[in-house]
Amino acid sequence: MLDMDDKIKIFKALGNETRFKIFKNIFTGGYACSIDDTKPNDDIIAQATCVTSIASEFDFALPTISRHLKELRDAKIIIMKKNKNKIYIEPNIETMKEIAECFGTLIGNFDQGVVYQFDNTK
Amino acid sequence: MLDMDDKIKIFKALGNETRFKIFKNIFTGGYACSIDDTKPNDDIIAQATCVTSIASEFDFALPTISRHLKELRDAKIIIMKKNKNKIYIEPNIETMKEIAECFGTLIGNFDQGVVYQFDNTK
DNA sequence: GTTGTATTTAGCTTATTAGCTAAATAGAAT
DNA sequence: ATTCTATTTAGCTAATAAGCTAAATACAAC
Repeated sequence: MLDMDDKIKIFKALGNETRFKIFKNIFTGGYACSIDDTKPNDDIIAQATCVTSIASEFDFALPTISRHLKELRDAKIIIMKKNKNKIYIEPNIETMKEIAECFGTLIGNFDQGVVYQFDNTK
Repeated sequence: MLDMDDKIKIFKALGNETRFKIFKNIFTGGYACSIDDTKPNDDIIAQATCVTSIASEFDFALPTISRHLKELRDAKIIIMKKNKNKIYIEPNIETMKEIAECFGTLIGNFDQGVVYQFDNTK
């Protein structure tokens, strides 16, 4: 359950051009989703993404992308899983579902002429 | 239709604690929605909100709140309408509908196992 | 144990942002 | 015209953020 501070962190993370593009890159199928937990012994699929492969899509230094990924992780937008000496990255769909629900509720309430509602934490 | 830069601007606007609280304040029924365009000759309703009344809810100087409102307006999150020497503020529901749709599509695609999709502009 | 690959941390610089006060503008009311 | 109310603009300071390079850490492979 995301509280107000979580939501602010999510918006802050997405409110930067570089991070938004990384988010888009991870969420829009540029790669297959990294690790399949149901088959832990399978090889990592070829197009699974890691920090270096994401960084290669951008004109910024690797540590810069690493920091942005950390911020996306701290905002619970992505999940990073270490496997051997690589870190695989996947979308955090639970968070996106919660945010989608917030906006959905906001609009749903409006359409019913009910009091607006977006964040009822705190 | 919001393009990528519009979306980034929206997230940046909501990714600040003060602006998020203003947004919440405006959208969650703290006030009735300001001007009813269908009845242009009616008096402004008593609880309609203006810059000063929003500022009074916060511990920041008025110009600070004014700037934050400008940023929310630039991001198309709120609408500001001048009437006499006051400015009335209301939620920009069109924008919220578009953002809600973006997240809805993202989640819908995921649930179908389809490629993720959030922003297809640019 | 040395080398190579992947990633993060530290420390720095520059740009941006958020707050403030004081002054300016706009319009209403006297 | 002067005054009052509402709001914005200007100009400042301090804090935060985004980029960089260099160094550190983690682990694999040889």
